[in-house]
Amino acid sequence: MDDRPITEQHRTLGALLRLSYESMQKEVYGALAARGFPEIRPAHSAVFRHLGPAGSRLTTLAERAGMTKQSMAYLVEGLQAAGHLRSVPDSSDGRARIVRLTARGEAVLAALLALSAEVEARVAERIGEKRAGRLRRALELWVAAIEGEAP
Amino acid sequence: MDDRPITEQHRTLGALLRLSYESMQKEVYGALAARGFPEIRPAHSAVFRHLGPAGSRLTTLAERAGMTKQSMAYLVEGLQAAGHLRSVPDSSDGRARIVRLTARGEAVLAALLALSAEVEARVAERIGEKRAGRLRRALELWVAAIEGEAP
DNA sequence: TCCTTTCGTCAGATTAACTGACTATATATC
DNA sequence: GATATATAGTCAGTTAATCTGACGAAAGGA
Repeated sequence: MDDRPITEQHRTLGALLRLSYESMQKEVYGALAARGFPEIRPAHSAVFRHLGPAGSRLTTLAERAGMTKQSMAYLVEGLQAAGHLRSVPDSSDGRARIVRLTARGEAVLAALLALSAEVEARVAERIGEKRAGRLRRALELWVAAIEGEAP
Repeated sequence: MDDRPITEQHRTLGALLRLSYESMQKEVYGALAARGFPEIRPAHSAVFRHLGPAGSRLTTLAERAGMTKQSMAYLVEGLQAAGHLRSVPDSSDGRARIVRLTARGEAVLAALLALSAEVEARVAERIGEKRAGRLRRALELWVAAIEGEAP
């Protein structure tokens, strides 16, 4: 077929980010499934990323993750049903509940962080230690600029 | 509240990629809406990215985008209804149709490429020309490695 | 000609988000 | 202290973007 895509050599920065992000996600969640947590999906990271060490309220989680309470409740519900979270009443506020990690949930968080570091190390192997370091620092700068604009 | 997230200083590479990718996407599709194409959503890029200049078959598009024919058909349907695509019978195969861009579709593709370049230039302003160049090259290397592994 | 593969569609399910409306509890104001 | 307003979480319903399975029609090979 002589029907090559139009955007053949035109790889936008967005496309590069998407491809690398998706590959990383695939590796991390694939490995997590292999380690015994096949029920954890990428969307769940919104919960793990934003939970405080002593647990957090649903509303707080939703706010941090930039999503609605309802959407966060849906994610928490799934993780709770799978035994990664438990939720206890907030003694200081009768309306609220505190969501916190179970032991199994702690294991998932630890595995997620470990696997991310592993994948990052594998990237460094592939493109070079130095370049990988600069890649990370460039992204950190960029993200800081984004967060400075829209806090 | 002394309930900061666990992953506070632990920004994984995946998180950095996600944040920058999402910010870029938001800028590009926001600007695209402002330019008169509010109906174009990020998922549609799977179509624009993979269409050949003379149009392509649905099956080809799906294969290139790494999704099912049904999913691609759903995206194409929306773009067709909005007048960005038309589909004509494939003269060489009675089962197939060729999907191609209308003038309006060409305008969207051009705008997408232009806006991506604009955002990339804005990133260079924020983090420095040199660093942005290295960022792009590091990502290109990484993506090449990914594609070398799983072709 | 007959068998198998391929192209696209129909039908239905799932995931991950959304909006709007609501209850119960807290907090602030008079 | 009574009343008004704000906040925490839930219920119900919707949408977008994927998936799987089953299928009819056309093409291609033996």
